[in-house]
Amino acid sequence: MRSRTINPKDWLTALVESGVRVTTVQETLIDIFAHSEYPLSAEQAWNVARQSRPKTGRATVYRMVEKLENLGLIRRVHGYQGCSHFVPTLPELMMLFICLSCGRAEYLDSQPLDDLIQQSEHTSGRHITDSRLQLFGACSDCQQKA
Amino acid sequence: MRSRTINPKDWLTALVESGVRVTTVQETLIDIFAHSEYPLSAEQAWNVARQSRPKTGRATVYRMVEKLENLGLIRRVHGYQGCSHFVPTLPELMMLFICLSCGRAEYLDSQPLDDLIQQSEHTSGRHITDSRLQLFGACSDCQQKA
DNA sequence: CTCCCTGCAAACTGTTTGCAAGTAC
DNA sequence: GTACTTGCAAACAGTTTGCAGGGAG
Repeated sequence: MRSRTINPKDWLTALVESGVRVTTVQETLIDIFAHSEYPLSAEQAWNVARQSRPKTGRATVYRMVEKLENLGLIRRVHGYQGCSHFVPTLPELMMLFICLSCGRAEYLDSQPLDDLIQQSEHTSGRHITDSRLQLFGACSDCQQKA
Repeated sequence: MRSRTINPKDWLTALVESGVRVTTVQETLIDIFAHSEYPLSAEQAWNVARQSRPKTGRATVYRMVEKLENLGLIRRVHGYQGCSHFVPTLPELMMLFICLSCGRAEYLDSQPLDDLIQQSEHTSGRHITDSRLQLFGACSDCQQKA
């Protein structure tokens, strides 16, 4: 596992380049997603946002989440009960581990998986354009406590 | 890829063993899920069910889907837009490929992935209890047409 | 100054729940 | 006959939409 290196400023840059206006809501939300250790739903992000910015509208958060997802800055987490939570996308990684005990998301090196997929493409005639692997279980911390 | 070998009778047996009563709705729904090539949502299954059994209630279908999922007979598919579709579970397989062009689900041998996961457990101290890998792209049929 | 973004409220969709009637056992 | 299942309708939660006012460029 590698450590997360999210730079909120890069996200703002990406937003600007996509042609949207930069506002305080956006900065708030980007900060929230970029710094959360846990996958967040739009609803949860809204609750967090209102702590520092009480008048934040719910719809605004949903709209922003959609925008961030379309730009590929955040990514949907497919958990046991639904898939409305998001984590920041790390450009070079894509394997995700979710601890069922503490809920934290960890990021794993995806290279072995990439190799596996590439191999499968060769033998099957399929063309793979996207993949998502998620692992569930107990992280090393929770594992020790148990 | 291996071919699918779902036996609706096994599902009925599993249901009986779980202590529920066998009714016609159940038989209808099991048939629908066991024979569909495509991932189905509860809503879709309901629509199909009403073709042969018009008075089928929507809630009944949702309840049955939940039951089948809890018994592990069907499994949630985590697609691009939401994860409310289900496919039959094949006992020995778990890798799923969804063709973005025709929507069909194909089942892949998961052994290489199992090995990968086991290796990762050893080196990380994590304990993995469940995994889901889904691949998206074009199946060999759609690939040729393009 | 113009147009995009925001907040609010209402609408909508997919899903769940409560209950009376029906049906398997 | 008893108790689980069903169908219906209402409730519910998460999400989307329409619109008037506000703020960025």
